[in-house]
Amino acid sequence: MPEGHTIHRAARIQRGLLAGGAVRVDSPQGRFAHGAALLDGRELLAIDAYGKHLFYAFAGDVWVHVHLGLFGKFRTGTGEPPPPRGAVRMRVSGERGWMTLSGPTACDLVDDNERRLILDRIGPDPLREDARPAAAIARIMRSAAPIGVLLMDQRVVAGIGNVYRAELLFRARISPAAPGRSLARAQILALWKDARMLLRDGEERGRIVTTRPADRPHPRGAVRRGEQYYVYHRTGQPCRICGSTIERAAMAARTLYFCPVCQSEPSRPSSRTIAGMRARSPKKPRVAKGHVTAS
DNA sequence: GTGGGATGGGCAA
DNA sequence: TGCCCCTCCCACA
Repeated sequence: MPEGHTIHRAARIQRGLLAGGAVRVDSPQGRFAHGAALLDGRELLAIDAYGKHLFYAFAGDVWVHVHLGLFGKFRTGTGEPPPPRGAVRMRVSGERGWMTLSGPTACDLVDDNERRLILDRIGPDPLREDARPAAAIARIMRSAAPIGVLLMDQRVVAGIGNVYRAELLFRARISPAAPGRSLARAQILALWKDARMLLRDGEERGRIVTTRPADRPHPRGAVRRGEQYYVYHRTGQPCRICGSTIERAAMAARTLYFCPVCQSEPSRPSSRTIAGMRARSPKKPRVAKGHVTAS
């Protein structure tokens, strides 16, 4: 499930298994054979995540840049690696454990310059302690593009994907079609803080959960399947807050999910955001208009 | 068994 | 905007 939380979690786990010693590197599938041959036996110094990008720093100023894309997947374990399952692009094993990578969009050797170019392309990452949201907030406040597009744009904010986009906007009761510049600074800052909190939670759990316990049918114990989201993948089901039917639409070439009532307006923050939203009479959803098309 | 969709993104047009 | 990449998994037969 490659959104930012997946990548940071992978970095943390693999750091524990592999960083700080010489490693064996190979490419059972063969498509990274050249890079693997160059790196095999070198020391793996560090593993760092930025948004959805991962960098493996090897001795000798060489990095491996990995981006999982939609299909990419890591497997990890302690001890000796098992026989590869499926097409394994890169396999790294060390004294303590191993990891395999399959189906990535990117798995490339890069030098320091190329690494910097990649990092310069992406916006601040809410999961990084050194992240500074000011530029992202300013950019959103200047933009006529819908906030549902801006949140997915990795140049604006790095690490948010289609699940977090939908869930963040629902939690903030903001219409995905609201232009960035229609939002108040405080609203955008609140989105950033909520993103950081949800991403951290996802990084720790290894799973995205955005519903508050009180909004789940079973508030206690483990979060059950089907209760972890407010709107994502819930087309046709009742909104957990107001009971309206969740809708889907296409935005930024991806499927967007939203509640047409709770998220009916761009809306400045007000008491209705916190309290009276259930009392409001259902309005016509003001989405669409060129950017969102009902489906 | 099989086909479609999926948490992304780069690229051509 | 739409296509491609390229892998896994689930719903459906």
